[in-house]
Amino acid sequence: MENCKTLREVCNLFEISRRVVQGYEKVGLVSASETNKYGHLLYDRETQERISQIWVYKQLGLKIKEICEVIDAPDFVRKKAIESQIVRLKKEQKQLQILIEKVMKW
Amino acid sequence: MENCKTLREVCNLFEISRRVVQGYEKVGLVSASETNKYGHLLYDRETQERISQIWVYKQLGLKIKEICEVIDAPDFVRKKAIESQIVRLKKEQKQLQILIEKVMKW
DNA sequence: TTGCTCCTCACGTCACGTGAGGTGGC
DNA sequence: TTGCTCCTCACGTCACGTGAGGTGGC
Repeated sequence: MENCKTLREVCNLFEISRRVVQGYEKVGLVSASETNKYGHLLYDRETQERISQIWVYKQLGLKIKEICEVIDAPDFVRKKAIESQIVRLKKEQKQLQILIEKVMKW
Repeated sequence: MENCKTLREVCNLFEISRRVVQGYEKVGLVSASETNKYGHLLYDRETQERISQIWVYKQLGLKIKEICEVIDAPDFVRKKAIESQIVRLKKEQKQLQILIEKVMKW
């Protein structure tokens, strides 16, 4: 209870928009742990941690559906997903680098 | 005429989808130079070149609207747009690298 | 009552993906 | 007629963005 934050506070903390969290809620990735007497959504420490983790996955380029599939999976599954995603990112970076070099010659 | 290609041929050449080119046409970025006797869309060399250029801009992360604004602008404007985009990309890469390193410690 | 913050819809956006339904030469 | 390719819509998708309309304490 003491560690609970409102939606706004969570958004400020992680620098994400209200709508992003709302999106997570819609697909069932997270849900407010409770509401205060004014009906404001509250998120406990655990949920805050979960939100920031989902956000990191998203930044790595995983799709919401993919995150749904791995977020509650065993550790080794999550690690595997992250590793293969990083491999994909590296490939993309290489492609992009090639393109940049090409464009530089224009 | 001799150098003209059909939509399918252009798509195969640049490895893009039919819908991508259609999207470019919708916003007026390109248009088929003519159609053959069967009504099939044809693109001449110049248009093919334009399509591949738009695609490169897109790969660099420019939005369709932004491409519309610079594609027919003078050389120095286009170069500036590309350079500032590359700067943006570098920043994103750094951010991503930081995130990857963070995730690696999990 | 005014001002402020928060809530829950729900349409809008972006760049296509993915058929549907129709045409035309072989 | 069958099979194939091409065409033009047009709804679907993804992950939010951006209000609209309403609530509640001060």
